[in-house]
Amino acid sequence: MSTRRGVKTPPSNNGESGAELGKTIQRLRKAYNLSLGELSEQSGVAKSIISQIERNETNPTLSTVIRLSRALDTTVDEVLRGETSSLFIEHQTKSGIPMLESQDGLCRLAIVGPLSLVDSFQWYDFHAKPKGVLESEPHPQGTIEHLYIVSGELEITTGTETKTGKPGEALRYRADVPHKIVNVGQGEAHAVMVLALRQTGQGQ
Amino acid sequence: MSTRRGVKTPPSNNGESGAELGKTIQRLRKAYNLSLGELSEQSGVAKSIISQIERNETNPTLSTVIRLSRALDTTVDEVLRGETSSLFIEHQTKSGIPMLESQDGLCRLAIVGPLSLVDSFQWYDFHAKPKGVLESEPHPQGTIEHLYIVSGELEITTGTETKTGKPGEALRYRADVPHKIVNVGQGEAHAVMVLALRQTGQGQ
DNA sequence: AACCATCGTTCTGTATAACGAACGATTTGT
DNA sequence: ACAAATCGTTCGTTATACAGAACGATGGTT
Repeated sequence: MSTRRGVKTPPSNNGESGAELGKTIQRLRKAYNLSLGELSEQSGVAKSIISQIERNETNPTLSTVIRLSRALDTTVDEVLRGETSSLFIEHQTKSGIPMLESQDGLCRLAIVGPLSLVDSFQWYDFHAKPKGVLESEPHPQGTIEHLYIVSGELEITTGTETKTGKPGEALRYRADVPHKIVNVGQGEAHAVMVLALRQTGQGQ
Repeated sequence: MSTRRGVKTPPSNNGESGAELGKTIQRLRKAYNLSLGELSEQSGVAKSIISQIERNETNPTLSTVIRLSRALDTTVDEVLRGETSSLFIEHQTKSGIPMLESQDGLCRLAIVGPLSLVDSFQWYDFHAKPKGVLESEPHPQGTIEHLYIVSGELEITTGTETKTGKPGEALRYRADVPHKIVNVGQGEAHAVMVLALRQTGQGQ
């Protein structure tokens, strides 16, 4: 029985409530496109610990959780709740995956702006490999999507209209109808996307 | 005596934010008229530990804090908060900057997003030649500025804090104080800037 | 191919958080 | 008054959270 060794540490699940904590941390980390090393650097927590936390193999100290929450621009409660979800539900892709990855796996949306400010706008870093397609369901009424193309060539289709944008160009279009973004260029495309949600209340 | 460290362990303060945690726990416990033993029984945490936590002599694990928070009928965040938010400088200036060029003429801010949405956020395409400096007056209270660096190397100074960002990195900082952006790299720098204005209305 | 960087995981040693028991200091009861 | 209970703190021990190094796997370069 060797109690020592890094035995699996059975389901030493902290039981309590942090059950989802590991998954949440990992999801947030990936949403920000951070590696374990980077998050380690930003948070001051050893990457080995972060790895264990994400796999629920340890019962972290409060200060560790605080440092991680800070680096991930959120609060401890939010991390505990595991429900950073409200944000993603609104902006679901066809697959509805919170990770914001397109079905073909060629497009990736990473959150750039902080999650806490989400109610007025959302800001994403958009990467798409060649032929990558990102299809989106309509966003809430009045939402306008802005796509600022950093590199590559993207084609936007909204409703019946199709436009192609090149680096340095900014496309703006209604996002309250189904729309699609296709990387029609040779290489990977990179863009910054800003979703502006309509302020309800202000008349047109 | 062997330096068993059991001694005072004075500044073993976790530093960061849990600073007030001990006092808060104790205040709550007393508010409920609980003794250490009683709270221990209700929470499942050894009373010796609670004692140490209240005196900030230990850095509790998350599960411990959760158990205590539960027994005290509150949330982890609330316990952590303890302190009030604090300093929000009352400062307001005209922020309706439609288009900008820095004094040295080396930086250029071009509006990418539409002006009509200005009340919720502003979105700029930022170019700076080497050594270019962009100094900004404080924006309205609560404003947060986001700088997504596409190329080059930029240094942000806000208040007394200075950070340097490289391509692919996103910097976020309060913009309701004077701040400065400097292109410290060799070549031209390019970034996307998003100014997020605080949605007033909801206090706190 | 071989090389180099970086990814996430797994090791090893050390510091310490946790528990339960024992402790002096108060308070309570009779 | 003394005794019994209970308060909060401190002691002794065990389990483990933590940091850093080492590790194989993977991806990008020359």
